[in-house]
Amino acid sequence: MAYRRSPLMEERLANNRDRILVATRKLVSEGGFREAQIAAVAAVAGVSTGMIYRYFPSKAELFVEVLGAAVGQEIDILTAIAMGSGSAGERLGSAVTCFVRRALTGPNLAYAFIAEPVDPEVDTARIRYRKNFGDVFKAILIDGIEKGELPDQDPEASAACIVGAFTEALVGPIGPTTRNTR
Amino acid sequence: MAYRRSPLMEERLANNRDRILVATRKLVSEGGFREAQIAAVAAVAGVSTGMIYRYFPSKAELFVEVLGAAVGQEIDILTAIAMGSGSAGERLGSAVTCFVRRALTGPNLAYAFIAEPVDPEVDTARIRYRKNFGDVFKAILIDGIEKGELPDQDPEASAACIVGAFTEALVGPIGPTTRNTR
DNA sequence: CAAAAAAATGAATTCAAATTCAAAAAATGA
DNA sequence: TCATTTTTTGAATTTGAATTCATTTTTTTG
Repeated sequence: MAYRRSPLMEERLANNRDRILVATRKLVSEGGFREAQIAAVAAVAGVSTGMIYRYFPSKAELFVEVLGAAVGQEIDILTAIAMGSGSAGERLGSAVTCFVRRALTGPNLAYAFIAEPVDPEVDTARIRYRKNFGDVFKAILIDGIEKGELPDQDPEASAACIVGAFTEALVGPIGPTTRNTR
Repeated sequence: MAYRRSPLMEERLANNRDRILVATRKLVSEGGFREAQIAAVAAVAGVSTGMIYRYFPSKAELFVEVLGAAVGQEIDILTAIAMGSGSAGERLGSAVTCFVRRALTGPNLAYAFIAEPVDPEVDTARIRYRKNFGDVFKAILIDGIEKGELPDQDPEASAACIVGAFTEALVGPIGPTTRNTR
């Protein structure tokens, strides 16, 4: 017995993992998934390419985790608004405004979220995440319908429409033509 | 002088080109751009891979042409509705209904149109085409605003929202999870 | 039919990235 | 400090598909 992982080492490992995630997020936010190649991620994170596979089984899973974390953060913010006070209409407005404002500030999440990822695995995750956004709006809609504030409607479809609407309206300002497409 | 392209040959060449386009459209409609690999397109079209490069400089340009043709067809249909009779509201409704119905019938265009193509070149084209759809709606909106049928608004943004809304609502029914993702 | 030109073929090449892995460096505890 | 184990490295390998091109087939016309 001549080696046992020390707390110090433990921390370094966690740090590495985190650096990789941060580097990936940075690259994705700057140039989309396309630019976040393993070699590039490694360079930005200041580790070797091999390192990345110590922490993530594949590039796809790394992407899914990055996307999930970013989405989770936004969902939290929107959920707070959804559960806040005000009429359903007001909350819908606040949520959309908030999302759009954040997307325009740092187009990182927004673009990754809107664009189809290059990988089927990420693809599936992305649609799931879009649906999560829809669920926040759906909750507000259901609430509004119950209270008679909003006309009766299919909340699932309406939620999808809301997400699609601001998403599309954002493509102009944040989409690929606006940025360096290689 | 021992060879000059005969009308028969001329026709055969045009046929080849067309077969390649049709094969590509078929593959894209079945499995997205991902499945439309040169080898697959060649197989379906019944030609060799080399043939394809006789007619198209690159895969990207082939894709752009296929997408453009499909979009053009839809745009024509929508434009007819937009310029037809009825109130702005009615025409908006008809156009959306028509698009969605067609998308659900043959998810080919719809999916290719919604999903981000794998290639920057196609990417740019796709955003342009989305904008073309938006322009049809924009025309109806402007008309409606002028006639006082619709409240004053930014027709550009509203058009984008309309396209985004039904696009997103369609992702559920026609998106990647619903189909064979490899 | 034969020679010349064009068209078509598909195996070989190229290319761009992801992934692996043998070797080197660092950490641990006696 | 040293032997052992883990971590890290990054060059080499693998992979998967686009693209090319020497060769074969087809067409055309004298």
